[in-house]
Amino acid sequence: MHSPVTICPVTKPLSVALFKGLGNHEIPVIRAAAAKRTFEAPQIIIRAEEPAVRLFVIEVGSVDYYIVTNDGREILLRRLMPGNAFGFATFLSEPIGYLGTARAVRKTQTLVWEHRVARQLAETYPRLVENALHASLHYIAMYAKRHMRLVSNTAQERVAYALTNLGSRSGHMLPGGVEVDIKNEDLASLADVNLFTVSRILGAWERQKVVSKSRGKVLIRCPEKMLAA
Amino acid sequence: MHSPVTICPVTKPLSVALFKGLGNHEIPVIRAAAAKRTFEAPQIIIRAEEPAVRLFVIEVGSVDYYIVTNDGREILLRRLMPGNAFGFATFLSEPIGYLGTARAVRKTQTLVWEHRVARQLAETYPRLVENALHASLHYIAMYAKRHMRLVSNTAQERVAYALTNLGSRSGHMLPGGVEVDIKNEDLASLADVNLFTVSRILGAWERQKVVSKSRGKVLIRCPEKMLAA
DNA sequence: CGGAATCTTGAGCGGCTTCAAAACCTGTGG
DNA sequence: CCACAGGTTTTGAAGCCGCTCAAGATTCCG
Repeated sequence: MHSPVTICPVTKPLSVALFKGLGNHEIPVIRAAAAKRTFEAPQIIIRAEEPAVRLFVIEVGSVDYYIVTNDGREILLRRLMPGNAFGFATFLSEPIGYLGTARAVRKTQTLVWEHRVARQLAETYPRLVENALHASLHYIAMYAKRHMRLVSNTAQERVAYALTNLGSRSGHMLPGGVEVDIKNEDLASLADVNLFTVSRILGAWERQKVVSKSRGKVLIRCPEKMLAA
Repeated sequence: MHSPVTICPVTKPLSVALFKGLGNHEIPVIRAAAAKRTFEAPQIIIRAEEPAVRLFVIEVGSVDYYIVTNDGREILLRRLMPGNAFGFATFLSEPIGYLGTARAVRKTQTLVWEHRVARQLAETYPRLVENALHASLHYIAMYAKRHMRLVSNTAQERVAYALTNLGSRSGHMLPGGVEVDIKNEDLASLADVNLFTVSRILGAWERQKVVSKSRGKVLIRCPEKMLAA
């Protein structure tokens, strides 16, 4: 469990899209209204269908947001990173259920607002709700695109997309390329492909020196060449 | 183009989810701020990527909301009905692009709010933004479920779902069952199945007296039996 | 009636999935 | 230090579902 060299400065100011457009006087007030909670992997943070009574922002760590099919398989909707929020439904006056289940991938620190608090904040700072709407629309676009890929792209293209996307959102810069911490199984779920197919695709790429694999990790060497036949 | 007997009363009060929680004093004000526009089929109302500067509510008619794949095929995201709204991004202070393209399926009357007006209304009636958030979260859930079906259900199950869903949202009650106005091609797109497969599935159902087909229409007789083998 | 749009039907195939089994890593405890 | 047990990854062989393509039948409408 050694932690690889990270190029990003350790103390970069965490950018939270949910706080966009709010000023330096307002954000601290909002943060102060939050509780802090830490989760150990693989702890479940929220469950699909449960009434949405808590809003979360990730400060450190990462969280898998997924849904479960009837036959028990998990579909990974998104791997959430620091600065991301989930539980937007908490802003609604009449609570609905969470859309998916969230699980800590590693030790994760979060800010948490209870429903009542979130409602008050929403009233005081309507921009929060606007930002939640913005994020939700963004997710709709993302899922529509993913759907599109599933219908009209090959497994290889989907894996390439999922991997490079992960790389840009959570990759470590290393001399040889960008390294991503992900298991084949999770990558498969993100790319809507099965486990074995991912293994074969990564295997082919490794032979062409496009990536290097090790357990739970992929080092991306030449993202461009992934789609070359 | 005869119009079939509709059981629903002609003058049922149009329920608009976007106006939920707003009072009888407020809704007329909001409506009064809108322009009215009518579109003839198959007119394009908004285009994907265009900056979202107009919010629409359908009063009469119906609208297909879809995205287009790289290879030019349309993926029908939703057939919108009276009371439904689209163009929520108009509420945002910094406009983003529309997520998809909207096309009138038949002659369609709409209410329209321009960006500036929508922004003012959002400030005066924050509930509007909350409702837009609610609807967006609902869409996310819908697309997640659709994605799930695509990954883990058969073509037949998906067509069954798409057809019954259409039936409940836009079906006409007839003595023999519920009739849906939809072309095979559109049903195929909604169910994420190809044209020919839909034809075969409907053909099989017709032989089992589960549905009756005619051009551009499907009469659903026994929704339960659709999934029987 | 003719032409365009819609729908049907068949044959063939191919990309993934499924299933089974083996190889491989990694941390643990003796 | 080694061996073992767990999770993870690989590989092969087989099969199938739904797609593609081509052609024809049907319906609708001017």
